[in-house]
Amino acid sequence: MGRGKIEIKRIENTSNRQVTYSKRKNGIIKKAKEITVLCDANASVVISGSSGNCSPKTNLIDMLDTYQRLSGNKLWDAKHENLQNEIDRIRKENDSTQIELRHLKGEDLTSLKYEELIGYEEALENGLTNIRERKVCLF
Amino acid sequence: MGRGKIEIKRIENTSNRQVTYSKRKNGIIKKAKEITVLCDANASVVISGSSGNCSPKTNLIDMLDTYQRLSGNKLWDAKHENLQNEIDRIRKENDSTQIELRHLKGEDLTSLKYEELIGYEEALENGLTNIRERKVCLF
DNA sequence: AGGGCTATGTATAATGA
DNA sequence: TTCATTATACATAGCCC
Repeated sequence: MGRGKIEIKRIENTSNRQVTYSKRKNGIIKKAKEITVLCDANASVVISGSSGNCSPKTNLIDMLDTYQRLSGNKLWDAKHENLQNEIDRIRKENDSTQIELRHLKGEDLTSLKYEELIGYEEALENGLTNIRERKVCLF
Repeated sequence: MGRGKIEIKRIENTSNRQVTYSKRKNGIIKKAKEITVLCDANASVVISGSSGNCSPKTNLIDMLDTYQRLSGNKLWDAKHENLQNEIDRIRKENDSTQIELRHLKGEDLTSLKYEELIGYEEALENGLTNIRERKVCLF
């Protein structure tokens, strides 16, 4: 490449190696940005040289999430997985609470059986009784 | 590049975009491998296209550890923190839904003001009306 | 180190099968 | 579609600051 062809093996001369590292790193990052724009893709490049220099990354976390989801590879350790499970659990709990709430408000009733309707009716009557008693107290 | 110059913006034609994605992805991965060998560096490229295709990575975790150590950026901790924040957010949401639900059931009313009681009373009456209408349909 | 400069090797856009 | 092919644009090795 350039003024002379090189073969792909470790560049022994330290300063040449560092110069090449720097140039090629920029090249790769540029290409990554390009494919991101051109192809509507996510691209993350993480390069760390022996010099300790390394490329920054903006949205790496999101990218890695996507990567995991698509590839099925697990990058995070058990702790993260537990947190994720906890999130899923709470979300589910939240959903069912929301549904119950909507039913009590008289929404989305078509999926309910007659017995369930009776249950909600009783709950509502109880609630109404309690609320009215409380109103009297405050009045 | 190639037969004609292109400007770096989203390729609208889908098949062209996919072809370009595939070619450039390979190009980037090749470059990454080269810099690894030439410069004694670690390089990891994670690319995911809208097609759901994504580049495999062998030692990504090790790489990311190195990256974190060298850059001082905390990927794992940041991820951890994000998940924890998400959990807190959902928990809070869940709590308020639960409280509303208890109020509708006529529980924990002592903290409510008169106006709030009126609001719940109306909601309950509406709910009851809807439930009873629905019961008639199913009967 | 880091930036500019070519000559040259590569990557790749367009094309065709 | 996914492959070859090929002309062209781009990246970069070796220099010089």
